[in-house]
Amino acid sequence: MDDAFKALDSDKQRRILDSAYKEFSNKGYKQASTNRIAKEAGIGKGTLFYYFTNKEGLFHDLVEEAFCIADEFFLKKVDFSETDFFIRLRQTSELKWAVYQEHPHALSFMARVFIHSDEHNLPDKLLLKRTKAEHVWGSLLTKNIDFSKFRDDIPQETSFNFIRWTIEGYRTELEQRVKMEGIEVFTNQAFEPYYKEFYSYLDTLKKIYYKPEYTNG
Amino acid sequence: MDDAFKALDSDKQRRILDSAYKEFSNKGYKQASTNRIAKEAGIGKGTLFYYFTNKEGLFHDLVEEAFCIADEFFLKKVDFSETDFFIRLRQTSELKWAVYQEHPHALSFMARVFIHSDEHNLPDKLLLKRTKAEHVWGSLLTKNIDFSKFRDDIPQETSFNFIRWTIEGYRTELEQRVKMEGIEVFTNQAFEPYYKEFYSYLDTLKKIYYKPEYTNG
DNA sequence: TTAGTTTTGACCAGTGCGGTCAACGGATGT
DNA sequence: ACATCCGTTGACCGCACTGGTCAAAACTAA
Repeated sequence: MDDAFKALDSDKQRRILDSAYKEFSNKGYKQASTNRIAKEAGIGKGTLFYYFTNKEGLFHDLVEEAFCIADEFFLKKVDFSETDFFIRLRQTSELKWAVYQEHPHALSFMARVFIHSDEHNLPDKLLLKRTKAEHVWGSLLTKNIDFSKFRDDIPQETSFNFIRWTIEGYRTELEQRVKMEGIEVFTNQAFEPYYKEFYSYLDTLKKIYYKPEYTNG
Repeated sequence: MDDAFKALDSDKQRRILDSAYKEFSNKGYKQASTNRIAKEAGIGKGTLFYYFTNKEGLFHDLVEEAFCIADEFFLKKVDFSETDFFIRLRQTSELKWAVYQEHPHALSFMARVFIHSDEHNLPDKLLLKRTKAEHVWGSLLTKNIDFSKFRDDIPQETSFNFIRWTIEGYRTELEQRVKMEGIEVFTNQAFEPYYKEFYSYLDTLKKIYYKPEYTNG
């Protein structure tokens, strides 16, 4: 990331970074094309290499920024003093949604870096970051959670996994639905019906996996 | 698929077809490489094009065979007279597993053809097949099922979706776990512990989503 | 006008693709 | 021994696209 780049209008910066996030998270490191990134960002190919040293450098800078975004706008805002699982789940979902609205591809970019880390040899420094982040993200829904509210006749770990998988399946299906409807930009308003559905699902899950005495609380 | 191909030892046929299934389902149509298919199958590149007219023809033949396999070894064997949801789920899972053992990549190839059908323009004839198949596969867990056994305080459709998503999430996680352990070939024996876990999960799901009076039956 | 900076796309070498084909080797019949 | 045939091969072709370069053009400011 050249100094020249930082001196740009922040609009142009975002256009370029978002284009790159999108390309990398859709295609992976190797299949991502700097040509497409430049075209999508609406700049010449030469300009891209004027701002960034090369493809690898661009990727590196993206990782840096993505970690910053995740830290600043997500991780730091999670309220770990809340011990109720479903409130925590709801809060983290809302935070993720907020991040998504401002940086639509940064989080999925991070996820891709984590999952397919083998396809791009991360330098050791980033590997450390990755391991650390994996731990933090893994504890989002477990740290300081009061699992005693979960019903006794199912192992807590099983309940936890079932909920995780249900939510993830719902998220995937919702992604499909949204892609079908061809909605591109999400205002808070356009997303309201989806949120209603999501909250209703959360209530159902609570009814299923919490002890009866916690269900109507 | 040339006549010459059909005249080969069935071992060689399988080696080639399986290699192609694997490549297409891992990489998709466009990214799949005939070079790699030939190399993995242990034959020269020229030989591949001696048996099949071209890449598209090979793909077409694979689709044909995959549909046949799915019909013959899976769909025809499903017992639709069984009305219990979890017995049906268990039966279809076991059938899929049996198919997987003989044709490890045929089913995932089919899934990929369905999901990413846009990335390869299917001819109309196949599109029809696809639509038909989509309907049949979609009804695997619904046709002639006695949904009255599901608990009343949760909409049946919600219960159904939650179970689907849970199973799918478990399947994905299991795939990851297996990939990590580096297991390549699965004997029935090597898979036994996984099956035990799976069945225990099914029981748990039954306890959750069935009315209490059906839980211990 | 001039000097300096930003931006561009034609261009380069390299890679991998789908597909071809002259040549090779082994079996068979004479 | 020779000729014929057929399954098989990998070097080879044209092509598409890649990451990266650079002289020239466009723009800005003095």
